[in-house]
Amino acid sequence: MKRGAANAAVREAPRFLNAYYDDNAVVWVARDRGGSVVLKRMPVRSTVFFAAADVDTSTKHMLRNDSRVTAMRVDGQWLRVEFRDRHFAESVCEAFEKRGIKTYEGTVSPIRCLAADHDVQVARPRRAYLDLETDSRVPFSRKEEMRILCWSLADEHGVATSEILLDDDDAAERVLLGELWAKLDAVDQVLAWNGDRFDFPVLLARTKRCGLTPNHKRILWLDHLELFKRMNTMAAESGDEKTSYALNSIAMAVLGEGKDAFDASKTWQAWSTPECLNGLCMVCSSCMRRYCEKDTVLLHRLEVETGYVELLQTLCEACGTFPDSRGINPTNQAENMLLRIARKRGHRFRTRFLSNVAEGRQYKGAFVMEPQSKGVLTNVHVCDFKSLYPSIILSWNISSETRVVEPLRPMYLKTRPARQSNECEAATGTRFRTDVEGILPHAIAEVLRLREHWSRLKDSFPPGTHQWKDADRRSTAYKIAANSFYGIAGSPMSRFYDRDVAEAVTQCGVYLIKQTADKARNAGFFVEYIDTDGAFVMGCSRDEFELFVACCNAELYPKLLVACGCKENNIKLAYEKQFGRLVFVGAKKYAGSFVHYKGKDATADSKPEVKGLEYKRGDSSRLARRLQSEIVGSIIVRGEGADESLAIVDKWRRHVLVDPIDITDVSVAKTLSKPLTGYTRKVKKDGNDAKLPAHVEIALLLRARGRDVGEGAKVAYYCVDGSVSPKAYKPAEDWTGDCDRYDQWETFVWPPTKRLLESAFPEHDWSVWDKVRPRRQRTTRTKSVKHVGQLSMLGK
DNA sequence: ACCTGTGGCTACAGAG
DNA sequence: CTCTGTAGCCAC
Repeated sequence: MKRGAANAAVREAPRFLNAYYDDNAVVWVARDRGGSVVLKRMPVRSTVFFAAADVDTSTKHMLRNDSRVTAMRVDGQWLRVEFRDRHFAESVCEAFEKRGIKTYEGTVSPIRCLAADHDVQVARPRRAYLDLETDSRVPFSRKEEMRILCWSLADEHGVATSEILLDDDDAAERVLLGELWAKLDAVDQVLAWNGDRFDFPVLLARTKRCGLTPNHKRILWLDHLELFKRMNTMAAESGDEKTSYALNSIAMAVLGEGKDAFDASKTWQAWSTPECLNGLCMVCSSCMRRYCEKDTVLLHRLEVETGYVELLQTLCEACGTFPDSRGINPTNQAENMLLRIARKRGHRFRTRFLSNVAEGRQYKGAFVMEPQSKGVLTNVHVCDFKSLYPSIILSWNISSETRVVEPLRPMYLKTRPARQSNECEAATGTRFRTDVEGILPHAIAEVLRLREHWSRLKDSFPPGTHQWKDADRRSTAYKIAANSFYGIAGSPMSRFYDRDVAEAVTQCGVYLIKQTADKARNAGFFVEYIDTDGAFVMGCSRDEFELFVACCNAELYPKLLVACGCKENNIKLAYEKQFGRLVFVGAKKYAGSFVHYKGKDATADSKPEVKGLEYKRGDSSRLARRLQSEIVGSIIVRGEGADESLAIVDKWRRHVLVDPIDITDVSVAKTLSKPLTGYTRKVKKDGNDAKLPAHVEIALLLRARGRDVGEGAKVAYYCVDGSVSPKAYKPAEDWTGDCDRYDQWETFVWPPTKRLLESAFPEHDWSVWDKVRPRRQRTTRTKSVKHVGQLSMLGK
């Protein structure tokens, strides 16, 4: 009976597509069986919880009689009070906290609170991919005046439809946008590349300008680029994929196919050009329209290839977060999930005030050991902890509310009181109760249990099938969620911020990896390198290392954890891989070839593993990446000696200094991490303005030209003269072939590879290639143009 | 209604 | 020339 009731509840758990605020209402969005949109309005209410015992009768009376309080009831140990206004609710919390009365969840947004109360489930939206072409003569800063010339919408099967503006007037644009919104009636989720920063605001601004009033809040606006960045940063193989987030570059890297050769900065001219007959001119209105359609088709194909949108959907379903751009944010996801899990246990979190955010101080993090040896290392074994931080949280029962707050003790008592039998002690000395499961461990256990469920289900399906992929995504989503909990505890922005909790986690990690390294040394092995949860070990066979790992799991960690007072042990070390050859350039920078990886032997075509080297970085020049990757191939993959590297470097030096060269070879791209106005120019001692970083100076130049360079933009530039101080740079778009090739070599291309070679073959002197600029050039102020590689300067 | 964390490396401009 | 602070990116 009971079970049947529970199942019914699960079946009837409300599923919604979205929720938004409208006037004083929360509006829930769903579709009925026929597919029509159903909106359900509820009044906005801000909920605050108090421990019922903390609030005396007269205070209750006062609350009950306040017209701003809409409801009040006792729910178990909690007193639940609902307010009409969220600002008033917050000020009530502040007033209570000031009087020493704790308040709970006072600043949780009403939608999130309702969703947690009713265990709202996230429905699967109807998805579409959008692209707009707008008047190229108008900058984004005047988006209200930016006429939309063309739109395209691709559906979930990648079928695109589009419309184009018929006349250059408001009436025609109104018709154009009316057609788009009519199409969007059937859509719940809209994706666009850079949508948050361009397509979405432009569409809304122009829609308003045209006097149309569609219900845009109903739609889940999801920036495909932001999603891609979040999901792909770790997956990207080389830096090539990270130099530009233009759809063209990403499509080339992921799909091997780019956009049409249409010049998007000339949309206005194209719109006013009658359509060509062959479809090849790329400067007419029909070519623009085709280009626009192709964009949306590419977005769809990108999703087919990566599955990132589906993964987000899965993650959002797991967390109870709606899959729009805000749903990408881990704080959001973890907050939703923790609130729900805590609620089921009757637990409430303390109110978080924005004023507390500033109080966050940095805390001690992971342990990183400098690599111990130079040269090409052979047979290096690597072990790592499985989900180190989640497993620490489980084992030490680390959570804010399980933390033991020590009473103040008199000065003469130097030693701490002994740890109680119901407490365990983290490496920071912080103690946690072990007789009550903490909310954080509980949530992690729950999430890992679900992960295990989907992981097992995945294995029951044939690999590659639809069900297999779905189960795989769900398993991945839960892993992501489990790993985000630690970060949330360490983030002052989050409701669950607890510095002591976060630091206890990292320092237990430090303790465990150091103990592991000690044991390896005692076994007679050599510990080469450590980073956070992994150790690189030499001087043993595969079997010996296997035994060592097993021994750590069977003896070392159980013993250590018992000594700390832990009641359970979730710590597990794994033998991850063995490198045949490995070179360390420094901490977090290495390249190696596998003998085996996770139990599978490497094959002849197994790729090397590269970490942190410039080859992996999006802010290196392509020439630098190419040379470095060739050297990795020689030293690591083929196991060649210094002579082969010598020949390769010589070849590349000539190439960099002499051969025809392209802008994509030499430019360097960096992200504006804040709005342009956020960079402050200092004044030098001589009274002149100091230079900002090169990419910021270039961005300012571009903005003066009317370009849109906002926060998050990648700015590509190259050096035209590295012999002066400060160096002279130009935007990549101004390319005339006039890059300073000596600087390109001396600054960007050679040093990264030199560091690699010095590490691999330290007995060699690699400095002979350091200086390639002719002497005369270094000393004279006026630049001579009569040297190799700078000939293009003559044209100017 | 936005922004998971710390540790480490590198380039650069400016100051001495 | 060396040293210091800023900024960006990457490993975990």
